[in-house]
Amino acid sequence: MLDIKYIQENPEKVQEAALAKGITVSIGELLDAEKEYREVFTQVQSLRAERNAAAKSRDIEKGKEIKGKLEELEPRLAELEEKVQTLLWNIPNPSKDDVKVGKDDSENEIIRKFGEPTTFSFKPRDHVELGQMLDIIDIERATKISGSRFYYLKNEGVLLEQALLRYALDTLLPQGFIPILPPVLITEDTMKRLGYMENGGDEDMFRIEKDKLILVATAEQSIAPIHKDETLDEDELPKRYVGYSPSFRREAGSYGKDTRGILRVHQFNKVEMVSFVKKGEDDKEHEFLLGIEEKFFQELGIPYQVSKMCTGDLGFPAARKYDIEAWIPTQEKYREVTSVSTVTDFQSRRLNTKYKTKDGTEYVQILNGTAFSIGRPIIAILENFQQEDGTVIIPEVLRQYTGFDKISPKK
RNA sequence: GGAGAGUUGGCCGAGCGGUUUAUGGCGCUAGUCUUGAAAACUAGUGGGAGCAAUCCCUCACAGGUUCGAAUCCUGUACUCUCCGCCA
Repeated sequence: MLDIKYIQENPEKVQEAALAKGITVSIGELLDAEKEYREVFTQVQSLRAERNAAAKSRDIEKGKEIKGKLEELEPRLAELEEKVQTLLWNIPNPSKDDVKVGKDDSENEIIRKFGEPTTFSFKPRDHVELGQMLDIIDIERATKISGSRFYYLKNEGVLLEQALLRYALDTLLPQGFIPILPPVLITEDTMKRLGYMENGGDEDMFRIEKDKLILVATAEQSIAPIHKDETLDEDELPKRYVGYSPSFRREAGSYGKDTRGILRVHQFNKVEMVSFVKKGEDDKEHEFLLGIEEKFFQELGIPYQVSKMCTGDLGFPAARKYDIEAWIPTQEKYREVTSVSTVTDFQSRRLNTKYKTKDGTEYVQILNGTAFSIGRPIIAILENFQQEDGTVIIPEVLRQYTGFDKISPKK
């Protein structure tokens, strides 16, 4: 949600920013409705003052007369209020000035690369084949139980996932991140406040119809709203959380894409970072979180590139977003493994999360970024560190957590 | 899932149709006093509009009854207690 005052002062800017994201909004309609709302509000307010005075002096006749007038105006006021809010909530967060205007992911910019694509003296196997040989990934049986795009992770695969989790926590906790295991079911209201229901966003969510709950697509969705309706102390900020949770995605509209393997699945575990910072500090925090993500992949020794999303690929609430894309040898491509966004104060306005300042209160700025969305780093590790016989070497930084330095084929 | 009891300002807690403009206390903030602090005393302490006087909204949320609702009615959410089920 944007500040209505900002929209009144910069209508063209807001309109253009929405268009850059490929979203049509009706600023004119919003401003007209808001103006009429204020007019009706003034009338209603003075009628209420008269009514209160009449009630006080027990002037029953006058009271009845005013009541009739109010009964006409009040529904109109409620209608206008709802209209203003709906229009307001359908305006996406404008991107930051440094974000390139573009239509879709084909116009994203590659801003950095680390390492060189891995080369092999043999024909590398993909993660599906490796997963089977090592007996750590079982897609076939999962399909039998849950349908397509599910998998079992087994044996050393489980330990590898836990190792990534511990490695992330051991890096982040000393930096003050608060570890948290969040609920994975959230209310529709919460999801709406996060800005994921607008613009057809709810198509990608699993819903529990009977109980009107939604399965989170990322831990961000239950961590970012943790301070809903709260006013934090200025010196609590920056406040950083690192959460670990399953993430559920319907992947609607991705039929035929990435059907092989576990790159795109309906459920995966993810270690996620969420930061709450003071106004004006989100740019710095954005670079900080990206730096952490890069350090992880550098220490793992996985070649990657950093991609900066153009406006068309940003999504509704984000103002800027960077993805890290890891090299996947058998696809001969870089594929997304992390994503870090600033949503500025867009969500905190909807969530009513503020902090105290000397002069009053301000909305906090919220950022979220992936530490590890576990399936994908495992793919990257398996494929990049495989040997000719199918053995996979475990990156050095993870060995103290896995307790083994390689995974060998079972037969 | 069944039965019952609740939800009032940062917190505790009155109020049960019209002197409630939400009693009182605690906490917090400022002032007085003090060398400083404590104590005591005084004032302020939900949101919005306005330079201001002032006005409107606000007693979980949403409707309704009434000239008038924190107070009566209906629905929803949440909390607690007991029973059932259960990792």
